[in-house]
Amino acid sequence: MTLQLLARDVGVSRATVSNAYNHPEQLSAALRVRILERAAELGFPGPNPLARGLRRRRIGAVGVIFGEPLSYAFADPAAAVILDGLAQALQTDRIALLLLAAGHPAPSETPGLDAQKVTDAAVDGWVVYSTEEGHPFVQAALARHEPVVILDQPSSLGAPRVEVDSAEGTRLATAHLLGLGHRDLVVLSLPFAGDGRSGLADVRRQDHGTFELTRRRLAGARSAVAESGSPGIELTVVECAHNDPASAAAAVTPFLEQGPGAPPTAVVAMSDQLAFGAIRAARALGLAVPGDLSVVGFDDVAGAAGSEPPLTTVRQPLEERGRLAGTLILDLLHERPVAAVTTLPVELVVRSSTAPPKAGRP
Amino acid sequence: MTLQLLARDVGVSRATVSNAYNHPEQLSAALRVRILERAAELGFPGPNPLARGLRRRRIGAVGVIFGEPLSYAFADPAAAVILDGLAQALQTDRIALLLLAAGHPAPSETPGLDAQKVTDAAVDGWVVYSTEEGHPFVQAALARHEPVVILDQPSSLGAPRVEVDSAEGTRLATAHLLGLGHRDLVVLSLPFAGDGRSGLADVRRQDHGTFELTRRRLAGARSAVAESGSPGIELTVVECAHNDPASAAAAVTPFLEQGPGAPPTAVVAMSDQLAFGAIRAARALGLAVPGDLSVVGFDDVAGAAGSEPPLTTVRQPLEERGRLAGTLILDLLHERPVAAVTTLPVELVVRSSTAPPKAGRP
DNA sequence: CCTCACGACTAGATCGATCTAGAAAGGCCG
DNA sequence: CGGCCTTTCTAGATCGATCTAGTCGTGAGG
Repeated sequence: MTLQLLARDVGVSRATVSNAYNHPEQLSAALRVRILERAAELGFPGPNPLARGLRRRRIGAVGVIFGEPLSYAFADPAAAVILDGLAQALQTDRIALLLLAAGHPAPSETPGLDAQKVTDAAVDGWVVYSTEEGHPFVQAALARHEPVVILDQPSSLGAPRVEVDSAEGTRLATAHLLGLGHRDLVVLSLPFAGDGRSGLADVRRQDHGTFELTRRRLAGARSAVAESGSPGIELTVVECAHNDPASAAAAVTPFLEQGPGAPPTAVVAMSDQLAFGAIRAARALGLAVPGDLSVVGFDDVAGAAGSEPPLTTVRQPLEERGRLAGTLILDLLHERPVAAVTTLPVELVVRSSTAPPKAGRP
Repeated sequence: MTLQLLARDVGVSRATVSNAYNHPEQLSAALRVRILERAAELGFPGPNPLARGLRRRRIGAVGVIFGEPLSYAFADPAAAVILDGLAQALQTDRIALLLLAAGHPAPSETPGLDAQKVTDAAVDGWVVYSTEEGHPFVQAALARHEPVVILDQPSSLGAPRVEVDSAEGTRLATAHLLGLGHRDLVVLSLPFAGDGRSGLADVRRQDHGTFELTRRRLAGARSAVAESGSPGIELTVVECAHNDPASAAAAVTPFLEQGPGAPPTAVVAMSDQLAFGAIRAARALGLAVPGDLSVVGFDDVAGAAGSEPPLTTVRQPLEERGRLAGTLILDLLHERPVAAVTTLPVELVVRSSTAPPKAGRP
């Protein structure tokens, strides 16, 4: 069934049938009803989306690029909330989301073949979800000369970007712990690069990673230390391979028993998921939270307030962030001017996973 | 930039440029290189996906229909895992996923307008993700006469379906609790219908809900009770408005202190998320799990083994389920024969959230 | 020397709509 | 009654590719 056949059947022109669907005011109500009724009878599901999209130069979909497999990306509930915000904003123009995620690491898959998915996708624009610098997906998206909005990173691309004030967030978290009297801190870090490494990150890795967000959050923690003015504060940076509790627990465990210097009394985690992992690891070692170990998270996901203990964390407006990315894409599609960078505020939410350290040291 | 312009620029025909991209064996290697190089210079990103899709009658995307907003759908990590499995399977044909979710309830949005998103989506087929019977999205998808695969429900549509053996799962879970000596059970239920109601579900609602999966899981619990042969076993059915811990905790709390009869000693939850909510609610009331209350989940999501206490639950092969749905769609797209229903097995995983009840009652 | 096969490339139809410009029919006014 | 609007509908071009059925050389075989 095509619009053409329906037109012939009803005895009108193609244009009139098209108008019945798209410009009701262009034909008499009676004829329109007749056309739509006959369409229903013949099982015509409406104008072919591809033909329409080709002609209109708009298909009603925006691609979302994830630099990692979906199960990793959604291991953090924050991703779902952001996506929901995005969908809400795009809803107004009835635009759908096309998910494009990197495949699971497999020798059979060449990167070039991978980026082809981006090149061949039927979308009007792109949202890049916090992706490693230089990822082939992002290159391919930019090559299409379509609107692109970047969530968080990478920042080097000249495309409009929505970010959260990362440095300020970890600065607040770290300052909170320093204020409580902690001196030996572990920074439980998101990946610095997408190579799956975890454990102690040396300075070289800290400063040259491909995940900019991680670098910024670390910088925030460092600045809190610098501002405190106290000498001899230890900041042990422990990297997790993935943003999930299991990765975090595995990575942090060796450092909880005995850090390189004194055992740490507090953990600054770069996400709530990592914080949950740290708490789980502490429990497994018989350490009480916050009695023996204080933990601060980042995000304030839905589960943070109800966890055991309720998590002290840095709140960022997740849903708002997705919505903002959506309106930005909409603005770009309608060729309205947009801001190059929008930075959303953060806020420290103090709950019960932080407390002063048990025994003060000199 | 179009293929046409590139062809003119290089001095060959449209067809040859097309062949350079799609049929390398149809032209000399030298010419092909020349064409692709010139394309890169001119910033031609490759053949327009919509034009290609129109001609080929295939766009390389499958729509995934969610009957609720994305943030609800992804509140359960199981959704992400299933989606990942689906993406993996479709990866082999380089097919992407288009997410279509119902909007957040708002008076401004009419259902008819909503289904239009399905009618107008550029996809080759559909996966219906565990959706309420008679949802307008599903109707619209069927009207397109394209391949449809259904996950779990609804079953009344004649489309191929992948389901998990729900009744067997809750039967195992309930039998496990009965075997431990529990006699007063709460069934913590997924929604029976999409109307957001929660609390005690009467028999009328239990039997006539629009969510078939819920009915089947309840039937499994009932059959375990029937098989046990013991008289006087209480089965209190408490419905949650949404599949998330907060909903579950709120719904179950009033029944933990004092059920309609004796206070319950065990909870059969229809998902791990609901089980987590029950555990949280029990804690808030000062009840120990499993000391005062045993809890069984369903799904065995990633967090179930590491939760506090490790959750006894019914394992279903989540990723496998997504993958299977994917291969089914692929089979339909290639017009290979497929099974009408595939039922995947479940398995009871006993961990530490269940124990015999404290005080035996006559 | 003629035919035939083969490799390399192309003309033109086609996919299924939308859109612009304009035609036919009917109503209103002077 | 003729001219001028409106309303209602249509012809034909267009969107940007792919695909079928060729054409045109060129070298091998008889």
